[in-house]
Parts: sequence; C-alpha cells; structure tokens
Amino acid sequence: MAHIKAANGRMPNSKEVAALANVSQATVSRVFSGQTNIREKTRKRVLEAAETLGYRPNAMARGLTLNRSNLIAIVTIDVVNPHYNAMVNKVADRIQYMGREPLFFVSSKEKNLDEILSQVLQYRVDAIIVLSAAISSQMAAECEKIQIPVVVFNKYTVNKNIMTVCSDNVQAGWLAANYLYEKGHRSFAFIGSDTFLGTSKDRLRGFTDCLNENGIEDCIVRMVPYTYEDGRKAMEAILKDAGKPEAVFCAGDMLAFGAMDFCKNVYDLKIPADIAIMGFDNIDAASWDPYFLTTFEQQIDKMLDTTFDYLDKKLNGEPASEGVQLFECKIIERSSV
Amino acid sequence: MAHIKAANGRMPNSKEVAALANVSQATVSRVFSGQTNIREKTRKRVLEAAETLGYRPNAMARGLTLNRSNLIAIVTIDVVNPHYNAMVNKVADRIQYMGREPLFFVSSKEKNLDEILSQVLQYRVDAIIVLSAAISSQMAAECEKIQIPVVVFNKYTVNKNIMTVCSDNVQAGWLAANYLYEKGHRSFAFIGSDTFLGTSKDRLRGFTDCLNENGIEDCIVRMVPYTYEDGRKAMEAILKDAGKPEAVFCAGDMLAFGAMDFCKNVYDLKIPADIAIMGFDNIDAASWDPYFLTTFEQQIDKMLDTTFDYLDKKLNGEPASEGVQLFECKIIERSSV
DNA sequence: AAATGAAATGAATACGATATCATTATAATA
DNA sequence: TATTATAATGATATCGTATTCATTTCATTT
Repeated sequence: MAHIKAANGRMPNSKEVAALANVSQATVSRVFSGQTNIREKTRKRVLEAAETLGYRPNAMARGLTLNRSNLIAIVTIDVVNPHYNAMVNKVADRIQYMGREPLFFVSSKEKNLDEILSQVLQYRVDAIIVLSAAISSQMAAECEKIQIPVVVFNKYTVNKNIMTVCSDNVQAGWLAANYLYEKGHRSFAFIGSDTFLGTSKDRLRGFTDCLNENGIEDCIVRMVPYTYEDGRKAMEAILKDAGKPEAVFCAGDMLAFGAMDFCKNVYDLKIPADIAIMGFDNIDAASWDPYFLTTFEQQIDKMLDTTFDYLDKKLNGEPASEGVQLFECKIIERSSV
Repeated sequence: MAHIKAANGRMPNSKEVAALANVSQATVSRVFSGQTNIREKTRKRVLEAAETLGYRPNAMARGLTLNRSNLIAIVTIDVVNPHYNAMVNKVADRIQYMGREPLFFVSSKEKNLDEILSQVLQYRVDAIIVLSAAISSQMAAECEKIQIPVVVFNKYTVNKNIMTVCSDNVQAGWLAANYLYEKGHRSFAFIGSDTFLGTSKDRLRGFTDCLNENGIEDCIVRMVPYTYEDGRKAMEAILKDAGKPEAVFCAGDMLAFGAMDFCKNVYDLKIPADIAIMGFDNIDAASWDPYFLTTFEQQIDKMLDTTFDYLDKKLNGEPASEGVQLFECKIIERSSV
C-alpha cells in the first residue's frame, strides 16, 4: 500500500489533509486531538486522507500552541554502573507509559547542571527528573516560577520546595554497621565512591554513627571512583596501610567485587571467615556464584511510584506536596558476611 | 541575583525581551541565533534584558520555523545488558557532542517498531538511530521520502537504501570456531540469545560454517534469553542431554559467566582444562578474576565514528552513501580457552 | 412543514521563533 | 561636506497546530 505522497521532502500538514478530505483544517485538528464532536463519516474521511498522505501531527506546532512539549527530561550523570543504568531505563519506561517521551541529558564534568537545565528549559519540557545530581536552589526557584515540576531522584537536596525521592542512606549505613557488629565484627573499613559522593558520605555517616554508639571510634575510609579496579586498589591500600579489618562495607557492589577478589586472590583470605564484605545496590552479579554478596537493595519501584504519583498530580493541576521522601534499604543476606 | 520575573507561570518570549531592551523582536532573535551583524552594544543590552527576565529561546517555535527539532531519536529495545547499555550511553553522548539532544524511545514487545517510529516522526527529529532492531522497508521508504536519515546500528537489515552499521557477526562466529579448533577442540556447543536473535543466528552460522569446513557436522545449540541464569540453564541442558563438549561458544558474556559457573560449581569442571568457554562483547566483568573470559570485542567506537560521519554529512546536505558497513570483531585472549 | 436546540463544521487568530525585504544608521571615500 | 557602500535594525510573512466564535447542518418536536 503506497501511502506516501509527501511532495518535496516535507511532511504533509493538516491543511493538505483537509484539502484532500474536503474539510477545514480545524476539523483535521479535531480528529487528531481526539475531540468527540465529529461525525463518524467525517472522521473516517479525514483519517483516510491522512493515511493517503502519510500525515502525522507536528509535535512542535502542537507544543507551541499548547505550551507544553509532551517531553519529560531525564538528567543523568555519565557513569557505567549497571544499577544506575537499570534505574534510568525504568524511569524512561515509566515516562513512556504515561504517554510522554523521555528527553535525555547527560551531565558530564565539563557541563555543570545549571548549564544543562538551561538547555532543558528551551524544550519546554513538562517535567524534569534529575538522577543522582544536585540542583541549585536558583534553578529550582526558576523551575517553580514557570511551573515545571522537578523531581530529584536518589540525591538528597536541602531545598524544601522541590520533590526529593531518595534512599535513606544514613539509615542504611547505620544498619550495615549494626549488622556487621551483631555478627561479631569489631574492626571496620569503608570503601565509598566519589562518583556518588553525597550518597557515599551519607552511608559513611550512618556507618560511623553506629560504630560510635558501640564504642568503636576507628574506621578506615577510602573514597575512590566507581569501578571494580577501584575496589581492588582500595582494598589493597587498606590491607597494606592499616592491616586487615574484620569487616568492610562498600558503597557499591562493583567496589565490593573488586575488594573480594583482591582479598581472595592476592591475600588468600577466605570470605567471610577471614574478612566480611558487604555491598550496596544488589546488582545482578551480586547473586552470582563467585560473589554471592550480602548487600543492600533499594526500593526503586516504590520510589518510582512516588515520583510518578507526584508528577501525575502536578501535571494534572492537582495539589501535591514537595519535600524529601526517604526510603528504607533492605539487607539482602547472602554469604559474604 | 534575582533574575526571574516571568509573570504568570509562562516563560518570557523574545518580544518581552525586545521591549525591555528597546529593540525589535527580530533583533533579539538574531542575538540568540548567533548572527554576526549585531552591534556589540545592542547585543549586550539584549543579553542583559534576557538575563533579567530569565529568557530562553523556545525550541519548539524555533523548530517549527526551521522545520527541524535539533533532536535525534534513539530507538532501543528494553533489555538489561551492560554492553548494550554502555552502547546506548555512548550514542547519547555523541548526539549531545554534535549539539543535538537524544530523544529516547524504548520498543517493548507490545509496541512494534513501526508504531514507535510513527511516534518518532511526530517530533520531526533530525535523524533516527535504531539500535538492535529491524526497521520495515515501508518505514524506511517513508523516512527517506521526508529526508530523515536513519542508521540501523548492530542489526543487519537487508534494505540497501538505509545505512546499516554492524559488527560482522558471521565472520566473528567463524573466527570463534577457528580459534577453538586450532586450540585442539573437536566437539562444540553454542549458546545464543533469542533477545538478540538475528545477531546470534549470524554468529552461529559463521561458527558452524567453519566447523563444517573442518569436517565437523555436529554442534549442540541452545537459544535462550539473555541473563546469567539462562547461561547456567543452557549449560545444564547441554551437559545433561548431550554430554560434555570440549568447547562452548556463547553469544554474550553474561551467558558465558552463567555457563562457566555451572561447569565449575555444579559439575566441578576445570576451565579451560576440562572445557573451554568463549564469550562475546567483552563487558567489564569479563576481565574480573573469577572469569577472565576469552571473548570478542566489537569496535564500537569505530562504528560510532562511521555512524556519525554519515549523519553529519547527511545533516549538512552533503552526499553520503548508504549500505551495510561491517566491522570486524577482535578476539580478546584470556584464560577461559 | 416550520421551529427549535444541539451537534458539526468553518473562519480567523494566537503561539514564538526565523528570514526576507525594506529602511535607517554608520563608516569610508571623494 | 556630500556621496556612497555597508552594516545594523525594523516590519512582516511564515511555520503547523489548537481554539474561540460564528455559522451551518442535522435531528427532533410541534
């Protein structure tokens, strides 16, 4: 069925469809914007003409008149992290599920977030979801002014006026220490990631808080980037400089894998007999044979529910309250502790 | 610095900026579209006014007049696969690097590709990059008609008129068999993924071709989804049903990991002494201690170069030839063979 | 068949930018 | 200073849709 007749490398517009269907442009518009007051006969004629010409409504023109783009911006950071990537995918899925399209913005070291948001705003997106990055209060104010809802996901922001959906990292850190302490460990190390610095710091704070409560003041701390290699190196540094701790808490499974492999294969330590290791995120590989890592699981789906409930309300003009929503992380017990 | 004065939840437009700066709207437009013929004094005045009002050009209005959106669509499939995710990230990066924005479309089982492309076209994207999915020739024809360049990445398509950038999977399969044969192996199995069925089939074809050339007719074949678990199960089935082959070629590292772990931990086989295993993609984990997997590396960066060279040319109106571009895969030798 | 109200359609305009063409200001030359 | 040539700016049409308001068509009732 050769249904393409667009003349000159341009897509046909509603006017041309109207001409072919012998109706006004307004009628075509009504058919495609799902209005009800259209005679069935007319609607059919219009749809046929559109099919013949290969017509598709122009989203930009529509956006211009409606003053909304049907786009939702996802602002991410540039990092290879299975857990993070999976999260991004889920967010994109949800956006599509609500009938909108995800517009992607990756913030690198060069471009700071404000610069990027400035770009984002050019597209008159319906909403903005920022993953693991901090938004300036100035930019937040601007978004509020022009009524673009913003959700900051997985990054604790102080601003009371924007929606923040985040795991309770401080609590998780505390739980980790508590769990390890109760298992009988008395000397500790922490490997965090400066790629997710805020998150790592929170986890570390909860971790040391709990240790302090139990009268333990010392905790070896290494902050490194976020790769397997970094986990190995951090572990090496810990073992060399400070001697073997009884338990290591890693703010990321990949770091934990590196640490585990280094302990096992270089220092010939048995896990958990000689040293206990705990991770974070529960990525797929955490349940694989060589690791079977005790780790934390974030309630991503619940967090997404909250995020999109909020956005749905906001985008429908219903009231919705901002503020920080914290979600508990759960320990997944395996055999590395 | 309170620089936001947008009145009523609407962003200011160029007219308002013009009024404040005492120039015509056209002049504001010229300043923001980077024209040169503007007196420095005027430009400064305009920029100040814009800053005061928090003005940002409306990308939809601009797109409407220019008849291009500055958006490039990335059409992906919904799958958790580190290698695939990394690829998607890289594509997004490149799009941003060329000054455009990536618009995401995830094609699931429910929505077929044509339906999605129909959506895509509404946004009048400048170009479309389809990852690991097949585009119908009808849709390809339509895109060509309206002059939207399309690149199909990592999925072999027959259509001669659209640009296809793909690893040479048949050759890679052949190379795998050849490599294993030369290492002395004489009985083989293949684990492929029906998530990436076309790719797997090509690799299998090359694999068996080479085996046949060496007088080997038998090859156990399992096609499964794409997870670690699937790799385990496939391996289990192979060992149970067909007995232990000397070498297994997996069309994906995750499958290989599952297969390896099953061999090691359930059947107590030594790798590579008892059984050789070869993977595909060279994801990060392939170089980790527990696996150290011999695998293939795709020349993603070169493929992206080709992709974006093509797009750059097309988008600048320069001639560029379509067709299939195949890229060799390289064996990364480690210790699983 | 005429009158009435509701439903369907058309005409005109707004949305916010770019680009063309006309006009004015500026600089360069005689 | 008068005369050009050129640079800078302004006025206006245009892009493709949605929407308001006016008008026509249709079905229903009398």
